[in-house]
Amino acid sequence: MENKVKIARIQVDLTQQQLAERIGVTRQTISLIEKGKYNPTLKLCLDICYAVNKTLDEVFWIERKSD
Amino acid sequence: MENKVKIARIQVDLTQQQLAERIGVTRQTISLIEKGKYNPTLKLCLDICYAVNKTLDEVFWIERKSD
DNA sequence: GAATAATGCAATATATATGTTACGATTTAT
DNA sequence: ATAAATCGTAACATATATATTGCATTATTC
Repeated sequence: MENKVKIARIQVDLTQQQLAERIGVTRQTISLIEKGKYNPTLKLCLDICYAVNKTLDEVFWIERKSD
Repeated sequence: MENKVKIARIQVDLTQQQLAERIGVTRQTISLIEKGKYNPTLKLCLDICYAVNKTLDEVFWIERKSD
């Protein structure tokens, strides 16, 4: 589950801890999402987007593989 | 958790059952997502987008309420 | 290079997304 | 009007997202 959370987070100059606090989630959750080891819920994706000033497509969109 | 799944699904002429089968999920899950009663995972959101030929922003983006 | 901050990660616990089954309601076709 | 298809929803079971705690590793700063 690759994504651009880490890039976006660094662009707005936030640590995992700071981002987690703003969203109301733990640092571990942010860490695992950035490492692609979690499949986050839509609400959490939206909260992340709001915090980094980007849209879902910009942070989480993945082109369909086959066809 | 409002979204445009129902509109997008009807645009590509699929029933809840057909969409569910293509995605590999149950009809109930699609129903509850359309009614805004579920907070789907990112992977499921992506699978829905692929099935209806739209992007995350087109189907699931919600403007942040209070900036 | 030592101190501190930031991050990765593992084990266990809890909350919740999703599955299963079933039935009633609504829509569509005959 | 009846039959069939589609959809809404409830109860319970299961899978998994997230929390909690703790410690190890890497980066930063002095």
